[in-house]
Amino acid sequence: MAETAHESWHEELRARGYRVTPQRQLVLEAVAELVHGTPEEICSRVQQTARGVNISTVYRTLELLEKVGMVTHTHLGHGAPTYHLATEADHSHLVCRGCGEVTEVQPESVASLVDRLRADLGFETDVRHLTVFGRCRACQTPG
Amino acid sequence: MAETAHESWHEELRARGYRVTPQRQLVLEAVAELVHGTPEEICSRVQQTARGVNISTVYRTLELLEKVGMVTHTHLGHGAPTYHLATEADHSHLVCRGCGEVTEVQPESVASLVDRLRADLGFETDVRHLTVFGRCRACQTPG
DNA sequence: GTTGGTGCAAAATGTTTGCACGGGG
DNA sequence: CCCCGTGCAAACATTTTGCACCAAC
Repeated sequence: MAETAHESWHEELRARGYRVTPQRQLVLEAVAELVHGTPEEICSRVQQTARGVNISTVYRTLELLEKVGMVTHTHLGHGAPTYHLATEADHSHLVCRGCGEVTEVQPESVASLVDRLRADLGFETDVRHLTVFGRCRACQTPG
Repeated sequence: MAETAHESWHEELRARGYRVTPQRQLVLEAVAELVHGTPEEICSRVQQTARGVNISTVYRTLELLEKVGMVTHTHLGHGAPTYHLATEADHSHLVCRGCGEVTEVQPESVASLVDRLRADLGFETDVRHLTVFGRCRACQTPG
């Protein structure tokens, strides 16, 4: 985790006229490590390394990183959204109302929906943002 | 609209040990009339008839009506959820990120997804809560 | 008459904004 | 050295909660 790799995203930001700052690096690392982190959680994570970082900076940074296509978000429940690295493989989410469990499903599971909406309506689905609520097998109300 | 019908839902509530109050009637009527109302909008609507009704009563009432299965909610955007009558026909929603348009789609459009999740995972989808984000035909970025 | 429901105000939660300072380029 | 990005505090938006009073039954 948090390897320097090539830091090619530095150029990505610079090319768009944005600056590379320690806060932005830390937020991006936290998004990667938490996998499904809320802004609050990301902020806490970042503050383990750099205490001074403010929650409003986290919000502004997430907005920026999403704008340049480095992260995405979805809504897994009632409250705060959760953030992903955009480089993670595409997937959608299932959320069980019974036990609260969150399951990642591969694009093939939702491909029929995506195809149908594209064919019928010309609608291009954002599968990364797609969250399906319902009840998992274990939580079916019997009878 | 707001016909008295048989008010059979009165018994529905009573049978569960809840009371029938003017506020609950008004909130239910407002949900029906607004079709996609947020709690705030529902409250405003209710207050056109009865000024004193408080927003917290609206929240508590919506929670109750949802618990007894008379209304459902979904999330059409960033902010507040929107409420429907449960007696309305099942449908899901598409939200276009380009123009913001909200489209209702019939269950058949999402049936393949529902079937797939049930067959593969035993997951029972709540189609009424399902909202798909993406871009409508008119808002595809060309090229 | 009981007890659940309501109005009100305050707190809790989640997010945005204005502003002055400091660091990145 | 310029000006974008940050910290901070306050505003904002949405939802929840504590409590005394009132109304449904």
